[in-house]
Amino acid sequence: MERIAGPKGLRTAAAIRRAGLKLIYRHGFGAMSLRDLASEVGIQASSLYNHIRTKQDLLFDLIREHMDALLAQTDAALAAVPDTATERLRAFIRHHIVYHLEKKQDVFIANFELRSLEPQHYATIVAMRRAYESKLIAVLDSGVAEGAFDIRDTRITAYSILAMLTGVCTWYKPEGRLTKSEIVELHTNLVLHGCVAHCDDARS
Amino acid sequence: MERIAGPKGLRTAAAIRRAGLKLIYRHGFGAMSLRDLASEVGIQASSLYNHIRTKQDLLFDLIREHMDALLAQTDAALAAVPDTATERLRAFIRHHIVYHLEKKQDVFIANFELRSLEPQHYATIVAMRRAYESKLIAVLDSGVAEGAFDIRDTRITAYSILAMLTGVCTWYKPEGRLTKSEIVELHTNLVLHGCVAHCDDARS
DNA sequence: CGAAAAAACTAACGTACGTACGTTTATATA
DNA sequence: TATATAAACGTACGTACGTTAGTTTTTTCG
Repeated sequence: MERIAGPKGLRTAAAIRRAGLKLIYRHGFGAMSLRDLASEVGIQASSLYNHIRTKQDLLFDLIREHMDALLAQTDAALAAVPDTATERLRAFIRHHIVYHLEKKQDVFIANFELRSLEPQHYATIVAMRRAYESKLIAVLDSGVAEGAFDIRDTRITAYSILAMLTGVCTWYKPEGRLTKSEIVELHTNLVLHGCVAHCDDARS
Repeated sequence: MERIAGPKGLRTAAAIRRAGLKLIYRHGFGAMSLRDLASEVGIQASSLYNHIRTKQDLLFDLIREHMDALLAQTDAALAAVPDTATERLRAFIRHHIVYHLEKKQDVFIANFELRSLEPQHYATIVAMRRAYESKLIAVLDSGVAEGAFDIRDTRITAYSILAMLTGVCTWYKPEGRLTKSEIVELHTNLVLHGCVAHCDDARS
């Protein structure tokens, strides 16, 4: 009779992931020692190896699971709105910001610890990033096709939008002045109507 | 007879800084060993200590020098254009992109290795970042004051603009499809006129 | 040139790293 | 209850780390 993992083990495995995110976010992957990680979980360093194959695999799993969730939830968010480019773009912006604010640590690690991945792991994650970017590019392209958007270069524009939205992670504090909804609304306006210019006939 | 640093020493010190930027950019501060660094320079690890006090001080110096240069050159760029908010904003965007593309490594390190700084070093650098952000906020505020810009929240807008512009560093390749001038122009339009919307009367 | 200082070298320090090993404890099913 | 196995433990491995000390070479300058 086979047993995959007992309930205690599942809890520990989850705790390792949570602690890993926290420590990698705080100190960087290279600077996180497995002894620190184990201590955060409350076990010995060697016991980690009942749950992870190597330190490198832990990093890869954390990032891959994050990208899987991001891709799936993005599809869900886009499927839930009317099939017009503007509505889909609004949904994308809303989803991107909300997801990124809720998973600050995951996002940071997935963006800035890629260099710590071994080549084949790196390639896998970069492909998933490309897939995510393509979803936004597709929204922009469809908007151009239906005449709703005027975009010179949808790829670069998509990169810029993503950079702007992801930037929220660097300053957002839950106890801050703005609610998540206000931040979403503010950035939707920045994307749709520009950051600074008067433009009365286009403002919603 | 006192000697501060001979020409050979100056050359080595500069080489250490250059190699440090390269290796920290590539592998992260924690993952860069001083033996790697020395080997890149072509000396022994212990010889580094003729030029740096500690590894931590090297990181701090690299970031501080970068921030000094950024702040000074920003002032120069803003002083060189007519004193209208729109012109100053265009100058800021142009300068920010050009500087960031030329100093990709410095920028990356100054943005993402802050966590590797000891507390008082960290505080010093964060204060310099604040000063930089304040320069853009001041431009936006003056634009609002003179009626040129319509901005609900100049601080958040400044953060968003900076995130968008800095994002260029993540995808720019010198041999790529777009020239730096084209990238500057493209992003100036994104900031001034929005990323997607039709807005005929505001387009330049 | 010769003195002095800068800057390189070799060797070693103590510490901490990721990981492997063999063993023990806890627990879920047959 | 017996058994299989997950999951913890403690110890040790070989390596690499940042840094210091002492010595030798190179460069500068009166």
